[in-house]
Amino acid sequence: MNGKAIAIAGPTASGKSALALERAEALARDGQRAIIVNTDSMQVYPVLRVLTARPGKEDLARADHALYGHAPLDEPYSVARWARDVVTLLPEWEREGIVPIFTGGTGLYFRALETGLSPVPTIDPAIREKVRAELSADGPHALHTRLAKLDSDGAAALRPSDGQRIARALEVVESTGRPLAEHQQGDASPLLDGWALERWIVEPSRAVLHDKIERRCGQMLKEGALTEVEELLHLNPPPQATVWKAIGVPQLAAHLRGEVSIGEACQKMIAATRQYAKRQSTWFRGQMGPDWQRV
RNA sequence: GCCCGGGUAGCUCAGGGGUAGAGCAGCGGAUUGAAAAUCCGCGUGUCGGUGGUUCGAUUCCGCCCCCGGGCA
Repeated sequence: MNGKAIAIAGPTASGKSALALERAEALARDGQRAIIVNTDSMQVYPVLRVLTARPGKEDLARADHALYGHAPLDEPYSVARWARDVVTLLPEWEREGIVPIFTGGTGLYFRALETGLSPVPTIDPAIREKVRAELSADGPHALHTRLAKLDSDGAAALRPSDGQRIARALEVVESTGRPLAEHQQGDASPLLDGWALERWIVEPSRAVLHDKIERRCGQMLKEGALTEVEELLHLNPPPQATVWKAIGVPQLAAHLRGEVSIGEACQKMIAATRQYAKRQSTWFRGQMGPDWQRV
């Protein structure tokens, strides 16, 4: 047994961060050090603090935090990167007896935490770029047809419209010469091997969530979300950078370009957030087993 | 008050004598290196109300109500 860890998963605006802070402070009162570890794919970037609901000064003062805003904008981040980041920090937590509190809403990251990722060699960046360029130029169906020639089982398992997964399968088989499924037969080892993991899912009813999402949107605008998007536009990271996909960025950018009113942008942003929350809930329901306690 | 136009799904609207259909919203699902991503599935309805014509009315006719616009 290496140590104790806590995982708190929850959809956007569920109040999971507040719960994590409470847990961290409760542990501190018992003389135990804790650290809140980001388990969300969008809060890793150093921009959009408000729009991605990354912990602010007050939160950071209340507890130690890790893996927030630490990823360079112009390098591709991913679940694999995140997993590596966690692995590099684990020995220190173990040595110091620190309790990591994994907090976030990205189901895939929690899966990596629990069951690990299959070992797949690093993809040649040139091949990755070529495949993605093909995807945007020719569309998913053309890519699917090409994948079928190199990895017929992989192609059969994917919908011809699922561009992102087709591109992934294609870059793997082109870069390594073996289909993705073969790599995935390799053993995945849980990141938290040997740790005692307490698992929580914070999930308010959909109605409560919708209400909170709606109110939070106006709050974000008050706190400067629009300025953050302006700053991002000035920084101008590469077009394929993931931050461009953060909820609120396309909507508020459209407003800054004068295409829609701020009210419209806000409504679109709220709808996108609700849709995201629903996808998160679906993941938590379908992918996270009975080990996870619902609160 | 009169004359037009409209009242159909949560919203915007299409349709038309055999109890309705699109987009958006919503709901359900999938999910192994972009995952706040990517993809799949599902119309959720007193067709404003009420009488009439008709085998049958959401559709046609009368009256009433409501919302626009115009004339007074």
